[in-house]
Amino acid sequence: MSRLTSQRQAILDLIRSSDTHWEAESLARELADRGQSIGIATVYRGLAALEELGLIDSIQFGGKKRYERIDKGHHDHLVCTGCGSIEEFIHPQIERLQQAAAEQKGFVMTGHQLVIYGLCPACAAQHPVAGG
Amino acid sequence: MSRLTSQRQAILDLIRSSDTHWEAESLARELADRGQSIGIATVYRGLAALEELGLIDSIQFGGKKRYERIDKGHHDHLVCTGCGSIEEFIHPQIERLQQAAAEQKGFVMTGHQLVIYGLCPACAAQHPVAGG
DNA sequence: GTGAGTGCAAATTTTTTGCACTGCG
DNA sequence: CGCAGTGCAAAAAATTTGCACTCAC
Repeated sequence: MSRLTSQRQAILDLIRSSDTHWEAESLARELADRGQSIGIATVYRGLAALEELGLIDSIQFGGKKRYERIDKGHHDHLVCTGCGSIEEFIHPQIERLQQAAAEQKGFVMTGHQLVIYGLCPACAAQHPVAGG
Repeated sequence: MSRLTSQRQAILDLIRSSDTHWEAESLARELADRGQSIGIATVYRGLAALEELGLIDSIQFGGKKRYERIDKGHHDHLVCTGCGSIEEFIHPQIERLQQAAAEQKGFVMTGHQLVIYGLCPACAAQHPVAGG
């Protein structure tokens, strides 16, 4: 059905070789910098195909879709609203409770997206809470 | 600072009088239907202003921003991928654990967004799991 | 009369699509 | 050969911005 062409292989290699949460555009730019220039439409189609194949993961927040390695296993994201840095975390109990919350409403849970916004340690130090 | 103009009052009234998760466009259409036609840019600016003032709430998923009443208190969302219906739920324990997860990484949590995807009871009945 | 708000249309941003072309199987 | 994939550019969708104008204080 889907072919793993050289372009898609390049996209996959780049994603697999980094811990970055790639957006289509920056991924295309990085590939271009490496001499593997790929049309932006092909990048979008390639990312969708790779996700469909279960080879990469995606998260959406801040109005943009981002892709990352899938071999890190499931995790959620902690986004710093100060500097934009992204931390990952996994909280098994939250996972379980989400299942429970869905079931409580009679839903069959198929997925979820949890993004916690806040200030990372560095930014929190620069933005002291009122009174500091 | 921000003025609560007649346009913004109309937006606020509409949101407060319903349990809908409004998108800018459908809200503008509904207002137009009621004879209160407001420019789409004004709707966007008004929604942003009302959110800033803490008068309405927003959630973002599916690439779109949605606005809803704030007086329902905090809650998260359960979105049916079959029919698009949205259920709300609140799970105090999940809230608490999110705080804990953020703290574990040294973050000061300022907000979060949790969307659980799944099939609502009606859609689940129509999409029996393999084996059914 | 000043500044925030409005409305239109144009611009932006992210993503998708049409279409002719290419290349693997 | 045939069809999925590619690349370009145009289209689409959601949102923002420029600009002249208006209105409330």
